[in-house]
Amino acid sequence: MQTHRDVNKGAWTVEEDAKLAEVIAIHGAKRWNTIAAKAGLNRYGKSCRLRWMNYLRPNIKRGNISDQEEDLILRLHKLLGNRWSLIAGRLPGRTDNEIKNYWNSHLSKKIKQQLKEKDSGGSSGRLGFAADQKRRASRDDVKKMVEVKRSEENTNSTICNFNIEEEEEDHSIMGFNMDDFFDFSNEDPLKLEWISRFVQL
DNA sequence: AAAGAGTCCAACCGCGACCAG
DNA sequence: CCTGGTCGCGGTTGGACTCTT
Repeated sequence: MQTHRDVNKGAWTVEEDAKLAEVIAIHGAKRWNTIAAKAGLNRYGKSCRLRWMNYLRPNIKRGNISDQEEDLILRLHKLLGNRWSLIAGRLPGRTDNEIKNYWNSHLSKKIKQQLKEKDSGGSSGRLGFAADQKRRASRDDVKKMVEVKRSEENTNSTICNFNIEEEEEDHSIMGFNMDDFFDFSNEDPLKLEWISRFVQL
C-alpha cells in the first residue's frame, strides 16, 4: 500500500512527462488520480493535473511575455486583482501560474517603483503596496466599469438590473454576479476596449 | 575564484466549490 | 441533508541559476 511518504514529489522527468501525455491522450484530461495510476506514476493526481495544465498541455506558449501581453496583464490586474485564472483566460497559451509568477517577479516590482515615484511627488495617505496587490475592484471601480461597459455594448447585458446607487459593499448582493461580469469568454482577446477605457478612468 | 544575495519559476499546499451517490 | 471524491484556485516554497562583491 502506497503511503504519503512514498509518493514522488519534486521535478518531473522526461519519462514521467511522456507517460502522462500518453495516458491523457487515451483517457482524456480528467479523473487525475486514475490517470496517475494508469500512467504508473508514483504521484498524486493533483500533481499530474498541475503538470499537464502548466507545462504539457498543447498550445502552451512558453518564453517571454510580449509588451502587449504585459500591458494586458497590468490592465486586467488593475481591474480584477489577483484572479490569475481569469487573467490567464484572456491571454491565449498562458497559464495562471505563469502569469502569477511573472507578476510576482516582474510587474509587482515595476508597480512598486512607479508608486514610489508617484509618492515622492507629494501624494499622501496611499494604500500600502501589499494592500494594493490584494486589491479587488472597489465599489467605485465597479460603478465606473459598469458604465463604461454599458456604453460600449449599448445593448442588453447580464448586468442590466444592477443598481449603481445601491449602497451595499458586497458586490455579490448588488444584483449581479462579479464572476459572470468578468467572464470575457465571448469577447475578442486583446481587444477589450471597454477595459482599456475603464482603466484610463 | 568563491561566497553570499537576489531572481525566477516549477511545483506543492490548503482551502473552497461542486457534484454524485 | 450529508459525505467523500474531484477539481480549480491563489498563496507559498524550494532549489537552480545568475549576479554582485
